[in-house]
Amino acid sequence: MDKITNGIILKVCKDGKLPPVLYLQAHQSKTITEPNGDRLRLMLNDGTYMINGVFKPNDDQSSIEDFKRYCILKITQYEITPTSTGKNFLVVDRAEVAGEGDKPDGKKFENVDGYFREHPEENYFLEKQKAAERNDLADTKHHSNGGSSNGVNVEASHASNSTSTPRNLYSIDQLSPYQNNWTIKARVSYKSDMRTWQNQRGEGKLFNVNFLDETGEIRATGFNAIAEKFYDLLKENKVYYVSKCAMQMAKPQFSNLKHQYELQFDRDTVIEECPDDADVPKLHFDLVKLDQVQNLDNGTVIDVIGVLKEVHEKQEIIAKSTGKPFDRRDVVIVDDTHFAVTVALWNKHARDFSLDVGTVVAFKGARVQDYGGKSLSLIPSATIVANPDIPEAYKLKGWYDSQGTKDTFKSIRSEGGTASVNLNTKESISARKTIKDAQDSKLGFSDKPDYFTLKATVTFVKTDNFSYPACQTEGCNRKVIEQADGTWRCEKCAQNFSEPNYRYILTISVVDQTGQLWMTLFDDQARVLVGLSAKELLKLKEESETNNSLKKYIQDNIAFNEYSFRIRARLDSYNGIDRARFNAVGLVKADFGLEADALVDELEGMGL
DNA sequence: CCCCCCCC
Repeated sequence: MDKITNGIILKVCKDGKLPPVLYLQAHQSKTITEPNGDRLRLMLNDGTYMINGVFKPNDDQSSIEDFKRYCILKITQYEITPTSTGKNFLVVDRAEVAGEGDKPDGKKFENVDGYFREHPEENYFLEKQKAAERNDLADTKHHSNGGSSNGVNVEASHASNSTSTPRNLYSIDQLSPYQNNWTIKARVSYKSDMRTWQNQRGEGKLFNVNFLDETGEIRATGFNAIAEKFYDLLKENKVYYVSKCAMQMAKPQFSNLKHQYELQFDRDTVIEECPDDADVPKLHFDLVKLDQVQNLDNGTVIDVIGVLKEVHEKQEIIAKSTGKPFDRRDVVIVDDTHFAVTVALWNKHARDFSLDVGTVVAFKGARVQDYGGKSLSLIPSATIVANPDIPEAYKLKGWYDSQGTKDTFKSIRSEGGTASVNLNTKESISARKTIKDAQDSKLGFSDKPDYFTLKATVTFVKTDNFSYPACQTEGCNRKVIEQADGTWRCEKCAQNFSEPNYRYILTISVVDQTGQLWMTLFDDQARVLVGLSAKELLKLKEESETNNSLKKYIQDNIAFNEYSFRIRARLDSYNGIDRARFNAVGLVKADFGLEADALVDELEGMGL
């Protein structure tokens, strides 16, 4: 309940800025059965105001799981549309239940519809619709006047012979599946190469472009024959009229743009070049200051700008997954928040990078990643712009020249950089997650492993099966099989050994103040936890049959000790059930002096 | 219908 910002509904309707996440309570709901899934009509409140809501099944989400009346919804994809009848709708595209809410118990909420009936001019979305209508009228007028040298270029539309109807000019931020018969006038701010793909579903070719106008940016994709049709026509930095595209939900993990939707060219799509392009901007960044990067979730794609502080050599790396070589180059940027952030560049971006230290550079499309502190990694459709013509760039240049060269910067990567994460630092402590955090944010459910740090107490050590006989060859670790002659054979190394090298696969249970978790420790980590080799513990287990020494050892040396764990969470799909599996990849006993120091820092940071 | 950007 405390996540709900009181009065947020009215605020959002007024200023038009949609926060990435909205928490609201659904205090009324009604399911309307429809052939392609149940539509959910909602009344959503923020404690003071309420708004009509609707959730329709979409490509991304077919239902809101565990939905109950009075629940708190965490809404991550949505838009607000006023209707002609004076209602405002919050159209929910992606949401999950964040908790059970309390019954309002007679508390009445004020419907924003009522408020905006009194103050229609304060409704951002209503004003925007009106502006769009005015735009349409203006557009029609140009046609009847037989053309105009600025604004909509009528000549172009006649010349192409493809549009006899007036253009319905929309701004990019207005585009949604609820609009049809729109045309945008936009600049191609990015164009990919033509790419091919092969997978189980088939093969083909495609390319992407980003379209930009003064209100926003949207991605568009063309496939196969359609891609061929438009690939040469669309050129980076040129301005076009674009209409009649298919529209679908954007997937934020693949896009560097903020737009909720993306376009897909189809047979009906009309694209015409527009020579009159001075009024359409060339660049758009949604910049995040560098001090904020450390607070962002893994996988978030952002734009950043900074001054180049370090440019590292390009290096060739062999991908573990595919065995293919690729190029990587790390650079470090700083800004006036006094933070330094590492940005990883790949392949062409890495090879072509030729900017000098001290240059102001913007990266559009950098993914937040977490390995020994946060850093950024450019996505394939990223763009790098040196000295962009935007106020932030001039401000940064001024700051850097006057004092930035002398300043010191806080790195958001932990000391040692690529070395294993040091778990006993204040930075590591402040970046910890709880077991509940890890579960709530579904760590270990994506296609890539997630890493996080946890402080927890060992409550159980599984002793029935904690080791396996492994190959003696350094780095092999394969299981060996006992032969009839008493030797142990490794199939991989094609070698027999007189004795196996016993290695741990140790399962333990830990708890923190929020929950319980099973995790697995491989040999290196288990040795740290147990203080004995797997072979030594096996021996203890044997002896234990007479004197209970194993149980006693665990009680005295392991149970109820508190550790900082570095956890790798990976998806495990078995029998169609997805679950997260947790491996401890590092651990260290909690240092209570340091824990206390970190708590003091946190208290001071609260300004009490 | 892609969605790969990899490493420690």
